[in-house]
Amino acid sequence: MGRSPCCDENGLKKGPWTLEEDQKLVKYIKESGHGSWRALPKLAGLNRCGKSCRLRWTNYLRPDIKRGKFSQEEEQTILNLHSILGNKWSAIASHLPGRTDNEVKNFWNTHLRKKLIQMGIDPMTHRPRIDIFSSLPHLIALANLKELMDQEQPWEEAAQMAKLQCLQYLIQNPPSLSSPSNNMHTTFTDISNSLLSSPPQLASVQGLDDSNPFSRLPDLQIPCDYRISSSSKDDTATAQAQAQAQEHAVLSQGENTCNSTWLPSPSAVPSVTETLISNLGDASCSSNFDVAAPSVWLDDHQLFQDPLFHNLL
DNA sequence: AATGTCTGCAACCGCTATTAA
DNA sequence: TTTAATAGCGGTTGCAGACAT
Repeated sequence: MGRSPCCDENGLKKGPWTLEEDQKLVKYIKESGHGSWRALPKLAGLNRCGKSCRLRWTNYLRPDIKRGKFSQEEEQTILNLHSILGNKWSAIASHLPGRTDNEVKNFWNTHLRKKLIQMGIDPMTHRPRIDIFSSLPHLIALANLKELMDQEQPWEEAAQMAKLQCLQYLIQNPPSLSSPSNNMHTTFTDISNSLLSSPPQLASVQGLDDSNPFSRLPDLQIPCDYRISSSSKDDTATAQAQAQAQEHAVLSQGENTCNSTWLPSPSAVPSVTETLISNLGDASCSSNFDVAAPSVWLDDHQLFQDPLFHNLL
């Protein structure tokens, strides 16, 4: 294995790039393309190593790079992909047009990782930290949770994260694979109990392309009306509930709408826990894997007031 | 105003993978 | 097949600016 020579060894410049250096690099690449990065610095009149030039171009100067704050949607995408891919920054960045792996990595390390830790969620596994369940730290976490519940904004974020957590669980444990004949009777207690044990790894599911996490989405296809019919034995009532649900979904999803999915209405589902499962199930059906979907109408306070959900935490 | 601490991010380091001779 | 050059990736560092004391 060969290694590119260190800049130090050649007396080449290191550290922050000046405006003049940037201009030289951009001008040269625009006129001649980068070609060989090793040869580029000399040709462009730069006292830098090729590697430094390449990084400066790919991480900062490329014209298609998107600067500025990450949107809520981008944040959700990163969280979701990280829960599946781990620290594969390049793979994650490829789903965020205009963002570089370096930028995604920095954003994760400076914002998202801390955010998850504050919520008592392990940033590597995206699951509640088991160690806080058995002793004093657990009580501290609950105290923090209560504090979160008293504040409007952090509260919403906490609820979003918790739901994302559940969504991830369902991705890893699709009902059609784990309990093919018993989808309708899956309870929230089952999910919370299972969340506390080790989830199966992606590789353990047969017939799926593990290099592509989205390849398993077809296995998550669940008829959207099964949750509705589970809450009503009457066909007419079911039909009404469906219509109501679709109406509600249109009203509530707003600009984050994922056109291929809709959510059941609150009146059609008897309990918050069933509602959560329904939401997550529908969100999982989304062909675009739109993680914004599960957050639409479920009332966050209801979710956290549910004792079963507290068991999960 | 001065100093110390924290935070965010650009850039570097060192490794592996890929390519070409 | 071997070897060196190059590209790509993830982890880490260092610095500048923001913020706190």
